[in-house]
Amino acid sequence: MARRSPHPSDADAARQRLLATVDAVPPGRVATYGQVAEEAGLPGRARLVGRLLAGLPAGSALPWHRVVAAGGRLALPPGSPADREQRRRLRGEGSLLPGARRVDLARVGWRP
DNA sequence: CACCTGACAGAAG
DNA sequence: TCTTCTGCCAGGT
Repeated sequence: MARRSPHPSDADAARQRLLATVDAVPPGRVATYGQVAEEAGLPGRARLVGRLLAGLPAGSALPWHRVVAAGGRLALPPGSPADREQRRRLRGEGSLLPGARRVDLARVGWRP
């Protein structure tokens, strides 16, 4: 029930804005967790973005694979199913070179 | 309520 | 460029 935080709806609205921001990252481009949080009006909540994406349902239509850690590093556990899927998709969009563990933000970084 | 953990980030060595 | 440490925030135990 109603516990913690000013209003429960605030956190919910925040999640909605974060989801919308991730959804706004175009194919062939990638954004960092911190960037997504900032664009959504939640500066400093990079970890919240990670939490949100970690809880996405399996068949989500959200382009979660276009969200990476600072400096373009891939944050998912190397070799994990999610990591392989992310690399596969990024490779498909020409954002990641085969075998690479990070994307070139100078080249494919999202500039909203 | 204290303590731990994590799909983070930035600074320092 | 990589590793370690510190700061942060939300959830879980």
